[in-house]
Amino acid sequence: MKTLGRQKASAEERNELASGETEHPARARIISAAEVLFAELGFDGASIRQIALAAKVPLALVSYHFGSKEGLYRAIFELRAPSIVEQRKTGLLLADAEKDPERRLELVVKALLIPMLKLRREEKSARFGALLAREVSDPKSLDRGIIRDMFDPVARAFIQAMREVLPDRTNAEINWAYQVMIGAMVHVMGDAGRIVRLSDGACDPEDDQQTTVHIVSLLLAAVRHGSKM
Amino acid sequence: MKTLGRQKASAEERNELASGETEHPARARIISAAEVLFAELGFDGASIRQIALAAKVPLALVSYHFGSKEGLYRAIFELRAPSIVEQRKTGLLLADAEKDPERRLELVVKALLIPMLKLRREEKSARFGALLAREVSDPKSLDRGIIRDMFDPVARAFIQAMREVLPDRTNAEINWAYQVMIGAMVHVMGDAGRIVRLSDGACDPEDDQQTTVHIVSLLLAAVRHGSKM
DNA sequence: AATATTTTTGATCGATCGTTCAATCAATAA
DNA sequence: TTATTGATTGAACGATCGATCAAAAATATT
Repeated sequence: MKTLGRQKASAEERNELASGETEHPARARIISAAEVLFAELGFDGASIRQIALAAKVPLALVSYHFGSKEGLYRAIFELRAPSIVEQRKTGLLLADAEKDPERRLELVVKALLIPMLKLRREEKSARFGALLAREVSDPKSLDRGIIRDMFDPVARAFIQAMREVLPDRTNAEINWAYQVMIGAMVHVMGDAGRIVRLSDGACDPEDDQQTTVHIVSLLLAAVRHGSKM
Repeated sequence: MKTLGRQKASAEERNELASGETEHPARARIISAAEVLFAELGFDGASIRQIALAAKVPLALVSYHFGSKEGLYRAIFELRAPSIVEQRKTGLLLADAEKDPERRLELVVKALLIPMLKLRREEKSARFGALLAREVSDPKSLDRGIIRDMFDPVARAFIQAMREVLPDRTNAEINWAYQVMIGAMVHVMGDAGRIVRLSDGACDPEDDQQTTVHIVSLLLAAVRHGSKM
């Protein structure tokens, strides 16, 4: 990192705030606008000028607060990711308390999927799902390391949990099952209209209720009955 | 389309060639270089200058042959997609000939997945899978319409085939099952290292043999046992 | 051989990119 | 009040972008 902007210092000084909600309005507006534009146009496709325009702040203010374009990009994930990770960990704990192996597997799968699938429902971070989907499926994300740093730990926890619930599966089977779940989930989160188009409206990713029911059911069946015969 | 370049005319005149293999070397080198760079950096991330440099042709030659950056992008899909679509259609025909419903469903699933999963094995179009994965998960692809024009027809054929093999499923169930398959497949095709990293080497997407076995098994289980209880 | 056509080349266009800087405004501390 | 710090603003930097042009080279046609 060559330029840190004001992100680190201001983060230390704003720690009196509960969850960064009432933080500096300009900063928040920039992040909010960037979240939408990065999700729709990608990291390279969205320009700082577009973001500044959408946030109604002068161009230079973006570099001032976040140091660089990648600093802004990273700040979005640092704002949104902890909530997702925390919900997943909580879900894993709830699954641990369940003794029946069938129900326990179901709770593990739901703990992985639901915190993400319900993102579309939340007004303020509706596009973070699409942004995260982009980052997961972007080869350049390996350099940035955002996914690795923020999501790999909880991912390994899920894989370990699956190993415990399905002790007769090989390492490869467990991991492939996990990746199938991630792939299906990311596909749904990042979709921008092809699903509803191809299904003639039968599938609507905006309908979290229906989407969650179907996806969980399908992926639970995959994990339960796949790979082992 | 404002600029057509030379793509349309040359395509009409080169129709004496079997499959565009021995076509103009410069044109082919540009497409080949563009395929790699678009896959790694995305449409906006890769520049025409990078592509021309990698193809060892002058910058202006790219615009001459393909008219525009998007023209070049589209030319890649027009070169690679027909082969995939044809293989899928053939696989569907083979499935149609199978009378046992269990085996038939398996053939349908394999017809969808294998033509794509084996892409990594083919030297010349090894990165097309990653490029296609990018296009599928890019919201801007709706404007380009490449997926819609080239892949939607065969996609609908698959959905119809699944409807026939699973007559007791609702429209939504069939379509969600299809999207789960697409999502998992695209995730594997576009992965650039996270799968092997998270699994500590237990999963290797480069190993088509093992990858296909696991993915087909998992997704077949999802389609067979998912959604209906 | 002479002509016409297609392909290649180097140079350059205007536009936009991310970033930087000095000046100004706002808020707080002295 | 004055001094100090942080936040904001407008302007500009060099670099790179996609696209275009006229001239040269290569190829095809007559």
